[in-house]
Amino acid sequence: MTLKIASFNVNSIKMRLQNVLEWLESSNTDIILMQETKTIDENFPYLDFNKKGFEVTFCGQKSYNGVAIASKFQIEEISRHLPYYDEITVEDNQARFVHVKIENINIICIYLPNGNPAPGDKYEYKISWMRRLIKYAREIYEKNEPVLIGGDFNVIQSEIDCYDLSKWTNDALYLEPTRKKMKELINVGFIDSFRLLHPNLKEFSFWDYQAGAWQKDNGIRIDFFLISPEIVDRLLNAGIDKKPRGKEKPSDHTPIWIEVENI
DNA sequence: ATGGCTATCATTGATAGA
Repeated sequence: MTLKIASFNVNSIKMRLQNVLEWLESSNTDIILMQETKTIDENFPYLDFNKKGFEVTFCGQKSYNGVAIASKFQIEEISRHLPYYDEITVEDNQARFVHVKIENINIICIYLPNGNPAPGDKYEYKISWMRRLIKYAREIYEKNEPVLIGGDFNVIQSEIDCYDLSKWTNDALYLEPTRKKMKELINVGFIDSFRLLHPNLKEFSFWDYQAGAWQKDNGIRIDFFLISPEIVDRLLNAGIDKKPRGKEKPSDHTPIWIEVENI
């Protein structure tokens, strides 16, 4: 049996509800990780997902951020907070992390901080958040269980992931400390599933609303599925579905997906 | 054309996104 897992920065679940539900059906997705839901938990439209056969875990806040996971299979909730570890930082009330277990796979949905403008407080927060994520990822990895970290990483890893890198050299998504931390995370033992299966494909997961970026294909690839070796062995396919970005009232991101053998 | 758009919350303007 095949398990299809997707990730989609929806940019408001309220604005995108019908788009998301239609896409879930047409793409035959079993599990979807969502980011930027932008709503408090009391207002999350979980009943609409239930009607389509999905149960949902959501971790939101007012106005900004917010993550959620909808699944046709039973969700076991593990954690909604990325630990602080020894980070000296301001209190973190931002809803950017949820860790669940579905079909014996650890699934971690993240909305990694943007970090602009850099340098500044927001960039410090981004790097500190990445340090915490690396520590968390290492802890889970060392349990030798299947792990998948998916979502909006807000990181441009290399030239192939960007329409024109010269526009991004001083951006928080591409600055050297950002890429260094991303490499550190991957070096825990994870693989970028899309890049593994498509080493030379220049495809994007985000296009700005401004400046006709979509029409000119001025995009960047910043949404990923990082998978542990147990999942790599079961990986059947990986892709990016551009179609939702071309619809009416689209998100500025488009869904990414993988197919995994369900054993 | 060195800008451009979208969403939220609170009120027509500020903030955030990437």
